[in-house]
Amino acid sequence: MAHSLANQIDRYRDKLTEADQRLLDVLLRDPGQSAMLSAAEVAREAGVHAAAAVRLAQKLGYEGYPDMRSALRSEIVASDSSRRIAETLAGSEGDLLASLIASEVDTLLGLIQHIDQAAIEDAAKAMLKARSIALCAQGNSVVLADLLDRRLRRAGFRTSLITGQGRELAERLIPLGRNDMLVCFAFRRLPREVTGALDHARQVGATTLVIADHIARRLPRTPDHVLAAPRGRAEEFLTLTVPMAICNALILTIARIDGGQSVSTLDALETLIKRFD
Amino acid sequence: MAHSLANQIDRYRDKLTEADQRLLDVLLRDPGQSAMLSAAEVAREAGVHAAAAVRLAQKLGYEGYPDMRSALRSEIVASDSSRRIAETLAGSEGDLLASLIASEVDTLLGLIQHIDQAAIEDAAKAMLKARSIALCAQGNSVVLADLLDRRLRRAGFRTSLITGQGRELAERLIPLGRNDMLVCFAFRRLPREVTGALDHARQVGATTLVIADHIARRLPRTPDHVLAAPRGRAEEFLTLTVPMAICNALILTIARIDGGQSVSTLDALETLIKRFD
DNA sequence: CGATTAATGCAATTATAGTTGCATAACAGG
DNA sequence: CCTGTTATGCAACTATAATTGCATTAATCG
Repeated sequence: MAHSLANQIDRYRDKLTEADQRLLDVLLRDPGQSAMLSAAEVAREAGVHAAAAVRLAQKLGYEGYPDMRSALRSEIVASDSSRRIAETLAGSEGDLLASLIASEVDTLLGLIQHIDQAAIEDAAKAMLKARSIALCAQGNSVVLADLLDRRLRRAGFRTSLITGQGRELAERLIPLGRNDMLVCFAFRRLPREVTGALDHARQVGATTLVIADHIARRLPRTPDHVLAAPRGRAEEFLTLTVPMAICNALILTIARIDGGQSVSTLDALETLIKRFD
Repeated sequence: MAHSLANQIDRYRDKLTEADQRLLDVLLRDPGQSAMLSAAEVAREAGVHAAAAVRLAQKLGYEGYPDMRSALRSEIVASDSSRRIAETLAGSEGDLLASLIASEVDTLLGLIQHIDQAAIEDAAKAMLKARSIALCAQGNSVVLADLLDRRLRRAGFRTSLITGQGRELAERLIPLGRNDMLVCFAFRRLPREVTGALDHARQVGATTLVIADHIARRLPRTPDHVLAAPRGRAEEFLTLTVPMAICNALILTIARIDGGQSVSTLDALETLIKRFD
């Protein structure tokens, strides 16, 4: 911290010239933006010559302009949005819950940029049209498939949850036909099971939907519907929050489209449960 | 928007090579950071040659790498976190995804006021002490129990997932003893299975942890550890986002407390998976 | 298998960004 | 009003980044 940009500026404050001030105005007004610009670009915005930017950097103790800029950059990383929320929430270092919440919130807010309601509606309509829905998942994403399976059943859909591998999976895929739908989940890696199932679905003429993270870009052929959004930065602990939100939005959208159809199924379920009690 | 980077990628999706995808993984995983880097730096992170980065930019219709990078930069401005919150909350009329996200974010931020890191740490320590951990869940919360089960196993814990009812459940509870731990999930309703299991655990001297929503107030006797937080307003569609965040925080805290113990178990898992491949 | 094509890395080249010596302009103190 | 000092811009120069031709490798198809 002793060498943060702000500190360096304070040290040399009284030795700063007119040009220096104008440059710092630009740099500090929006560090996020100016950390991306070249010396010449910042200088132009400040209305001074590029040389002034270089001399400012040297005056502040950096080796040159690129050196000062990377100092700026690392400070931006340290105060980027998720961490900023974390600090606001907690104030205390090492509060894992607060950091986790901050990062989840940040990623959830980012979701809106990657998926739009129209795509969800398309997928929902396709599901409503399907005779039955097969859910195919491996590893951790089985959890999600299970969730979607429960919610769909409760809404009156005919579903089957397929989580096996190899022969097991192949056998369960057999019933899939022209009017059915296959929903696949893929996170981080693209399991052979998923690509295989998708190929099969295409062959028999079933509709396909893939729910995924950034791995969706690696899909060999485009499925009929893709709902994909990143789950956070690479270094972070990756959770299922974002894909779960996608599934929930899907359910809500189905409920709205079919206007009460699935709600009345819910009532039927309540009655059924009471009978068993 | 017609020429956003994401759009360009979709247009050329099937023409993307291995190197292209590795580069895009780096670029899209953390655009804020990579928008500051040179072609060579991004290429190094992606493990490809700088030339590949230049060619990708040209393939996507940009004049060259700097051109693509500035496209990336202008998109970053538009997705700054404070702006996103505003947009998400504002334009959510009829947009179910946006409203859902807004409500999830709101509830997640509220979580911090209901649970503090200290309570999570207490629970984590108890789990580390336990000989084995039984996870007891009914209905939808089975999904969560499954998630926690997977993560705990991966961290080297001995767990058992108990989701049955009546006799089935009773039989599975038999092994529970003095040094074991029982984790119960309860949302919205307080199933007889949960109260029964908790009573049994108390009787045999096992430690108990309950993960719940507002229903925690209705617990007949206080378990050793309670991690509870509301999942949103009553009228809303209630999701598992908040309890999932609690589970994830629990896992992260365990990982920190046992300092690498569970990480090395993860390594062992990777080796095991490869052997089966 | 061999032939053909596409993909990739290397290295040379070109373009751009960063730096610095020098001349000029602005200003303060004599 | 002159002189010395400092700040600034210009332009030449150096360093770094971007680009591209070419050779090699990997993959595809007959």
